[in-house]
Amino acid sequence: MKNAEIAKLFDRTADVMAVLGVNSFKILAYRKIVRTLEELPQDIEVLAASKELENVPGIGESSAEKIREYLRTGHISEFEEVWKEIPAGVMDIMKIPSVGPKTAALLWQEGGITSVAELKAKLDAPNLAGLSKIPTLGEKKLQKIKQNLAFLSTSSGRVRLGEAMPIALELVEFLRKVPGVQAAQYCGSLRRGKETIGDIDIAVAAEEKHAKAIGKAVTKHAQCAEVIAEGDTKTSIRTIGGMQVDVRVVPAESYGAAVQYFTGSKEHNVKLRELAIKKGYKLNEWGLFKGDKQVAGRTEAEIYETLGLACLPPEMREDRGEIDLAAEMWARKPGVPPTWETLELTDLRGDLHMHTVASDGTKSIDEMVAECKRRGYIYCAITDHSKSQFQANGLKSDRLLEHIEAIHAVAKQAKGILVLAGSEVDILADGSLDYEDELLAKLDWVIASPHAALSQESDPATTRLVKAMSNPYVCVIGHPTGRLVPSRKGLEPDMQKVVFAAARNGVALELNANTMRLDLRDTHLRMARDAGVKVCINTDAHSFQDMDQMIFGVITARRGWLLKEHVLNTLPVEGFRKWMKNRKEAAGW
DNA sequence: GCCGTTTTCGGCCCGACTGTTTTCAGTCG
Repeated sequence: MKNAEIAKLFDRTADVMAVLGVNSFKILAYRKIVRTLEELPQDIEVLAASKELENVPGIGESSAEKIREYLRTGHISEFEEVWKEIPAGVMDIMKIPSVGPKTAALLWQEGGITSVAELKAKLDAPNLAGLSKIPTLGEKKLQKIKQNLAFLSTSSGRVRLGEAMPIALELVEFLRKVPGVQAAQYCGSLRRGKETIGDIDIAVAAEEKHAKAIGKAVTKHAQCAEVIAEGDTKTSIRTIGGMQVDVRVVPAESYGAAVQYFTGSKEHNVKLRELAIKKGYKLNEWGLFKGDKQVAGRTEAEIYETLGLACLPPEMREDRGEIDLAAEMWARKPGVPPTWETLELTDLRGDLHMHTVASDGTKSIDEMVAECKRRGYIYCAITDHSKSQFQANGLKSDRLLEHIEAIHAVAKQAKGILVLAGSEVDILADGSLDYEDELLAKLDWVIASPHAALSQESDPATTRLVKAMSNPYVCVIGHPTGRLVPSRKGLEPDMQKVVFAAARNGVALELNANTMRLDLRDTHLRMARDAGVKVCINTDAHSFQDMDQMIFGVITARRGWLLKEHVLNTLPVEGFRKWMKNRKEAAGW
């Protein structure tokens, strides 16, 4: 798929045009295309082959032609002309926080700086090498740039969902105890459950007279390493771990509006504002207004409902059609759910991907099963690694046979929980499995997962996964792309083909809940849902703590618009048994 | 550059904070 690389070209061009001072709406249009391309589940090449490309929202005639030029020639000549107008290093300067296009242009044109290294040298030089003589570039601004530059070199940018969540929870808990605080809620991409988080936004309800003291309290918290901004209602800090946290204090009558506004996404909010304007309202973080009169804002639901929309969970607010859905729900259209029964953690009845000391886990079969019971699960599967995973102590055939016996022995003793003898079998590079069929037939539950050859091309990756699903013993494909957030891309198969093959074979696809993986990802889950493929949310636990990751699977499932009915392991025992029976019969198991 | 249940032309979301400014531009979310 060339979606991502084309997105990068538009992004770079938008950056260059911003420095050049091109019409900002043109830049905005390009930014929208970047985001569209990054999230587009279909292959851009397939779309470009037909008139469908022009039907993608945000892509018009002119951009479609540029995309086709790139697919034809590997270049977009007009973009390359634009890039020539600015030294490449100037673009890197813009990556420094507090340096936008205007400042970058100033540093380049007035200061003669064309790279981050040159900028750093001048900032370190005596008297800032005269940079502060440039109009509108004062000493304070330059010091700030210097600080941010130092920060940039030590931080890695966005952090995983699972890393940001504990910090946010700690600060929210803290804030709820600060005098005058009536309510506090983390918002932003964290509340939407994105796989990586740039910074933490927290909305606080309190009377105006307390606002300053609440902001002050945040700057005194043990997590605070640096105060970035401190205003009347807004306080920004950097934590000791390097995360930026923005805290906004609003009165209770605006709290819902603030929570809605800071939860975003930005694109969702833009759509919502446009809708508000169309209906004669004005929407901002203080509330929904008709003229000067506030008509909603105490709660989020109030705002959506006044605009004639159902209030959907934050995870869906990505401008991927949820506003149309919300309008249809409000209008009680036939074929549209009357209420959105959001998937909850308590809907999950079992964990079907777990490791023990037999391979690379840290607990015994007994202990894992007992922990599952403690968590209220009514079924589970023990799925240790297969033989190719020798570094993870994968089981050779003879050991697997013994392991199956051992699991069945535990299963017999276990009360109130169905225990399946399973395996996480490697899908080898060519799509064949790591165990013979005769051995697979002895298992109750087979996950087939790719672990090696994760950088193979798209076409063989597609063939690999589709072939694995044609094996009659495979119940589910584990972490289908093998990606790691944020470091490893993993496989990039034609996901539409993979999903159709899963539907054809009655195989489930895993949503691996570990925040290192979150695989399948949100857009892929949506495809699975639309194709009627069951999704299995598993933690891939190697320890008890790993099982806590289930919530992140649930959150990611919500981002893919999954409801309880789309998730295999929400079924009661009988329903789950029936699904397995159907799968086995269909496959001639 | 994109788009249309007021429009094929004329719009395109909105506010807080900072810094460099005597009234506002730039950046960020």
